[in-house]
Amino acid sequence: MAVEVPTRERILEAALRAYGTDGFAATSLDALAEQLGVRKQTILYWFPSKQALFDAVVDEAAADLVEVFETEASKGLRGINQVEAIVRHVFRLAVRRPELLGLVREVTRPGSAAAARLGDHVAPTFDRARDFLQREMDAGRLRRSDPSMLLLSLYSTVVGVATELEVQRALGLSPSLRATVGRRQELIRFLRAALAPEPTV
Amino acid sequence: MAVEVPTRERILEAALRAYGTDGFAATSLDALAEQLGVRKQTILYWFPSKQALFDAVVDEAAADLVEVFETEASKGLRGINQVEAIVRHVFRLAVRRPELLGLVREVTRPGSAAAARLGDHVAPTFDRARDFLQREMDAGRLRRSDPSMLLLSLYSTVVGVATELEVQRALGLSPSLRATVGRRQELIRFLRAALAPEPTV
DNA sequence: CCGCTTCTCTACCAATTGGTAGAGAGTGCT
DNA sequence: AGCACTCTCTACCAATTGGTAGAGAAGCGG
Repeated sequence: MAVEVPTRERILEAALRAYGTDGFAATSLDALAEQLGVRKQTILYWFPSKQALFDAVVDEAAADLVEVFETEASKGLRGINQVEAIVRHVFRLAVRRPELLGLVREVTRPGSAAAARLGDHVAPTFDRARDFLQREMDAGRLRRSDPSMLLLSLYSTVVGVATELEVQRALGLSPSLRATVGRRQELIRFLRAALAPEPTV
Repeated sequence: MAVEVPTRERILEAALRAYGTDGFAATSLDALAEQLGVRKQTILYWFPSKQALFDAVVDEAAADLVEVFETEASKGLRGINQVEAIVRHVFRLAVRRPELLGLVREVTRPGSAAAARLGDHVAPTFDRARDFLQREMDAGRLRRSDPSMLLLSLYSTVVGVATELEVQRALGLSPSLRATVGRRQELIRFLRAALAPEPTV
């Protein structure tokens, strides 16, 4: 009755969660295997080495991320509304699959080889986003600034607010779903204030 | 002639750099010892276990961070100027001691026990910052919003922009010193836009 | 010179790591 | 039936891990 998920996919899913939460080095193949109810050698059958598994996980995560952005970007919203729609979806991602954004953080460690891998995947999407921002600034629908830099600020803010659970706890912000929604709204207000074009004088 | 740095301090310094860059799990005591030109057992003489060393590193990093903030906060600037001064100092930190902010990222992993440790140290500073923001909003020198949430956004943005070197590379932003200064200015513009009080109507 | 403390060393050790070799069970094709 | 292919297993292994035990050098007060 239960639809059986292929072993390979189950491994990828568990690895993504583990690497995104505890980190690559802190997750042993044995631990991963036990968690899956499978022997380590089964993992090594599907993926020739731990590194290969990590690469596959990064590829999968990149595909998921790109899909979210491209889907949302294809709706053709304008100005701040487009930004807001993306932020909403990143938050949804952070709530439903926190390990995905955690993996991004893991990968973007200085000197990480996997960073280049992820970068290759998301570069076209980044470019699209930058072009979008540039266009909207030219059209006067967003405050003018350096699009690359703005993108980096947006990325840092959104991913940070969505994932820095421990920092949030330290700040006395409960990480509940309700509170997260509240934070999202507050962040969107923050971004609106930063991005809204200055009133024409 | 050369002023000899005590072994304990040298260990702490190297460990901070390694843990902040490569992560705790990825740094073995042997690797650390080799890098110091010392045997692993020397490390274990000064710190009873790897975990104890990590705790000490976190304590030291927390003290350094708090000092930067408190020093800067004691100058009594107001409104956005105080925010800008802090941002400048965090960037200086990111350039001079990138491993320090890297360690913060490492520590704020979900479920990390060290997060509580760091949290205890910086909580008073966080509280001071929150009070400051609240006061400045009440005085009309900052746009009104939730101070905790604003603090989280600020933290995420600044630490993210200052540390996400790989993301910057992917975005085509060179991580040179010059470029970093440029990014800092652009970020400050972004924050000014977000935080400046709305013109009284 | 002696004994005490401080510090770094050599010599080990048990557990865990990623990885290899190959047996064997199940399925489907001929 | 027989064969090939797919998949997971048991059995190992060498290297690395964090950690213990204790020797020995160096300095110091008596």
